[in-house]
Amino acid sequence: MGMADSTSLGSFEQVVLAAILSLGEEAYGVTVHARVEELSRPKRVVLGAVYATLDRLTDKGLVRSWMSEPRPERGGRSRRYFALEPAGERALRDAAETARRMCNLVEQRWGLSSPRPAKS
Amino acid sequence: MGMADSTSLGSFEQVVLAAILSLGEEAYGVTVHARVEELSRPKRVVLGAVYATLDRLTDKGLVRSWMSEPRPERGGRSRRYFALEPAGERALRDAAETARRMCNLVEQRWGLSSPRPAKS
DNA sequence: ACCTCATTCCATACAATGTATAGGATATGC
DNA sequence: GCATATCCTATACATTGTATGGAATGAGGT
Repeated sequence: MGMADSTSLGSFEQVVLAAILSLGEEAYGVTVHARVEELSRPKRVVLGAVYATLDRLTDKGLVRSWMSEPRPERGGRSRRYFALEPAGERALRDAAETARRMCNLVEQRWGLSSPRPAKS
Repeated sequence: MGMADSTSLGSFEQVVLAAILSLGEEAYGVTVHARVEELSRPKRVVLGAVYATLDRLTDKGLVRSWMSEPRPERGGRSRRYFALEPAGERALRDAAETARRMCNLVEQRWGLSSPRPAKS
């Protein structure tokens, strides 16, 4: 009897999935990369890292992708768009649940509401 | 030049650090393991995984540890207690920041079961 | 005493993730 | 067409995540 296996996600995968979700119809390599960097700020992220992860998520059936028509702009070639599969939504929801518990705990311990605790 | 390097954490490492933080004086292998499982529910976690991660976090200077006196109970041997180093607090704070951005995004997109009615 | 059991910690090996680097395709504009 | 802009692919390596199997210490029953 199937306990929904809830594929467990690494932290980077979580962020990538969240980026796709938030981008809706505009999720392709470059925009996903940008959104991931926003979320992870001030850490920088390499584009190749995003594509590699996107591929793995596809292999695991958590996202799907399709190629667009070539675009009419300067260097405008085809884009590969991404969207969440149902399994990806479930996995992301679970991960977010754990993440929420974790940062509630952290914020409760430190009053993290203030932007920057002075450093001494 | 001295951009504090903000050692980046894997998702499991984050949870382990959060567990240590929340346990205060009572953070040793077994209790950390239990707290980690609470946070990651319904996923189970193996004790060895926790020790391995604890060791790596120690090597990176994010936590410190010390042995206790042997205890007087049934198989009561020495415990190895853990606590966060300042670098560990910083890393956890950053990670929690990213995690919070991420799950805000997710919860905003889906009206996720609000774990906190919060105020209002 | 001795043997067993409960509690805790340790070592290691392997799989999965995270990151870097290099390259390649397609279109535009000159 | 040749340079240039945009975007995707391949691959290799470092770091994390997880599983497995032990091993040390002390209490308790018999």
